[in-house]
Amino acid sequence: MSKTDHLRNVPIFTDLTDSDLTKIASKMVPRVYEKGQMILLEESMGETFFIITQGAVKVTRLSADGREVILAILGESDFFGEMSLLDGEGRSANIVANEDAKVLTLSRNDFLDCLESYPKIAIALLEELATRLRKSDQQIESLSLSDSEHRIGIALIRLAGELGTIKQGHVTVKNLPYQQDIANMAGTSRETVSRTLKLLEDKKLVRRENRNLTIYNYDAFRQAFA
Amino acid sequence: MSKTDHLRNVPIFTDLTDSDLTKIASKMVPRVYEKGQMILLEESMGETFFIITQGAVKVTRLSADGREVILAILGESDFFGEMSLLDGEGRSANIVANEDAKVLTLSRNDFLDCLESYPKIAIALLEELATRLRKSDQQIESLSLSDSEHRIGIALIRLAGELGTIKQGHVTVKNLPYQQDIANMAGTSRETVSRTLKLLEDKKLVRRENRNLTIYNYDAFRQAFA
DNA sequence: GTGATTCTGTGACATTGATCACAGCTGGTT
DNA sequence: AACCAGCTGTGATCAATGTCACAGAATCAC
Repeated sequence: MSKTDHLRNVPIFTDLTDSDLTKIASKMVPRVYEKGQMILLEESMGETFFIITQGAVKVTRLSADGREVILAILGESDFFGEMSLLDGEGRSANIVANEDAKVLTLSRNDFLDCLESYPKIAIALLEELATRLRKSDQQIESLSLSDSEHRIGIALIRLAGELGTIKQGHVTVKNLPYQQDIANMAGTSRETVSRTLKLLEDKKLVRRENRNLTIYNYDAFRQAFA
Repeated sequence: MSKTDHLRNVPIFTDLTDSDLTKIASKMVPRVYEKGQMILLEESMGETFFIITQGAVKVTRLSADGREVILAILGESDFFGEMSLLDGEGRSANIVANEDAKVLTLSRNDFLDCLESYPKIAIALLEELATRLRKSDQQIESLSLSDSEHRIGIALIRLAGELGTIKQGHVTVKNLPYQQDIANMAGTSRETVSRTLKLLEDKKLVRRENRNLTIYNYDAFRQAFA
């Protein structure tokens, strides 16, 4: 699979011509990370834009006392690093490889050049940020109003959307993240995740096998929790 | 005060020349809202971009059972309505006038034309969305990790940043929103806000007089809660 | 000014879910 | 196969805080 094939799937690049895409691809540098490796550190100044070509990463913030909040899990053809390039502030989150991961990187200058040269990229990026803001707003709502069962349900929906594969209305997430990670996504404790997953299984809403989780009726599940 | 004076303070327009600004201003239509009036309704399709020239609005989401989450309070020279213009999804939040308010509006087409014609606007808008995303991330962190006292402290900081005036290191928010609104910003109950405000007052961190709240040492306060 | 309405303060109580403690699994390594 | 580290399941306990109930202030309308 060539570089441009990967880039074609990235939302902000889909509107480009092949030749433009090739130009951009030529400026990108690949990197590889092992599971658990830190990719970006909170507070450091950002100079790089990243596109994931393989694997998954988690976007986190750490409190003073070391507790972790997972803001998002990102998978293939997702990108990150754009925020501090855009507003000049330091990184606002850490990025950690959640599995072995491959990425393509673009330097600050090349990235900003892209925005100026291809207005379509800027507009597509605006769309993407608007979508992320929407998701953040939903998450804020759920953290403010929902009990732990609902918050965990919503975390599962986010995981399914990001890492799952759909088949006949049910979604399977292979290699489900650890309960501690789900807890950090849902703003609850690891123990509560353990109890709640069993509860959802008893209700026949999900099934677990090995490290895979299947949501039986994805639409109904979303209806119930979102 | 002319239209362009107002527009000059809006972050996404600051880089424009006077003549460009005048062109844009000529396309904007003013509207007036009374306190409590609904400006935008969740789920409806967005066709308008708004800039606040006077007053303040609250951005909310409502749960199925009618409870409200306040995502943000916006004041003069803030703008809203851009999200559904950008990604084509329905509105994701309600906007309600929190005081009598005046706004300038721009139609969908004129707004999108602006983005294409003035790349600087698109880039400035990207910056602004990045900033908002950052704030959302902070709020998600605080909702996930903090106790009610801290969440309320953070809500006060957001109010101070949006509606307050600084004087010799202390910030005064005039016309403090009702406790129920603060509770809806902080994801807690009205009673807890009442008790916590008194607690903060006992600790000499804030003072209340009539409907005004003064944060004595704004920097220290932010240090303590953010 | 009187009454009505809305906001705020505060006690009592109930409940969710965090925390602690530890046992049982599982998967990788030698 | 045996071991170890790290993940998961589960009971017991308890504090934070939501909810209810109502009284006291403030504000508004007439």
